[in-house]
Parts: sequence; C-alpha cells; structure tokens
Amino acid sequence: MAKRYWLFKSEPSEFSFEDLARAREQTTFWDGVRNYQARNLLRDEIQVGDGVLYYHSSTEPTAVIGTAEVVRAGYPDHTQFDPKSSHFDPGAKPEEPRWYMVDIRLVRSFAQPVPLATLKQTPGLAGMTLLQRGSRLSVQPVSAAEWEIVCRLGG
DNA sequence: GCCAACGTTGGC
DNA sequence: GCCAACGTTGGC
Repeated sequence: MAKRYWLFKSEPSEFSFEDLARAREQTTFWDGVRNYQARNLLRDEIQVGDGVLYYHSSTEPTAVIGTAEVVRAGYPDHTQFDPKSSHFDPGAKPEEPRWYMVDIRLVRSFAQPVPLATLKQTPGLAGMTLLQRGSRLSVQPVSAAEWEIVCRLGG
C-alpha cells in the first residue's frame, strides 16, 4: 500500500516533541486516544512507514513542529487496562480491547515550526482536516499534497 | 478562563 | 431511536 500521511496532536505539557527527541531511540507509543474515529484510524488504517506531522496543541503558538514515522502499526493500548492510569477504561477487557495505539519515531525537527496561523494562510491547505470548523480529531489524515506543503514551510 | 463545537450517556 | 444533559477539546 502507498505511504500515507497523518497529523497527530499532542499537548506539549503531556508529551512534547522534545520529549520524543529525548525518548529511547526517539520512539514512543501513542497512548491515550479515546475517540472512536481516531481509534479506527490507529487500528485499521495507519501503517508502518506512514508519515506523521507532529502538532502541538494548547500551547503558544500551536504549531506543527516536526515529523515522525510510524514504526509499529495498531495494537492494543495497555493503559486502558491500568486502573492507575488516567486513560483507564473500566469497560475495556484484555480479550476485547477497545483502544489502540501505534509507535512512532522522530524523523525531523522543523527548522521553523509552522504555526496554525500560517497553515490557515497558506494556499493549498484550506482542505486540511485540522482547519475545518469544529475539528477536534487528535489523529487525522493528511493528503500527500498537504504533507509536501507543510514540510516545505517547516524548512 | 471563556466558550463553541463536538462526542457520549442515559432516560424515556 | 430521540434528544437533553453533560463532559471534553482546544483555539482564543
């Protein structure tokens, strides 16, 4: 299957791109997604080798700050079974997982982060899921054309 | 901190 | 299956 592209949102206070840079092998599991639409992407669509735009939300400025690649496809998010985790889901059973995650590895830190305001002003990005009214998906698809434009803006 | 937008829950 | 109430997201 052809390589596809995604945008992952993270609040830097939770797990920032710098945290990813410091992580072992600059790799992390993407836990904590608790939205069914995003879950379906993680479980069914996102494949090893796919590209990820790393987006910092709820910070100043919100921005795409770098790229990563998927190094492991969807598998059950273990935090759903952990009563001590803030992502614990009492309705999830190990034999019937409800939530999934993938592993990603850092690829490139942008020379210049691309803030939301820039994305909004850039021709060719008007169709980005991120920019749609009321869009809240924390894992969302990005087209190859959008990927190219954002990466160019990032330097 | 505000609040619009959206997703989920649960009574009926 | 409807929909009001509630909780969450996330830009501002």
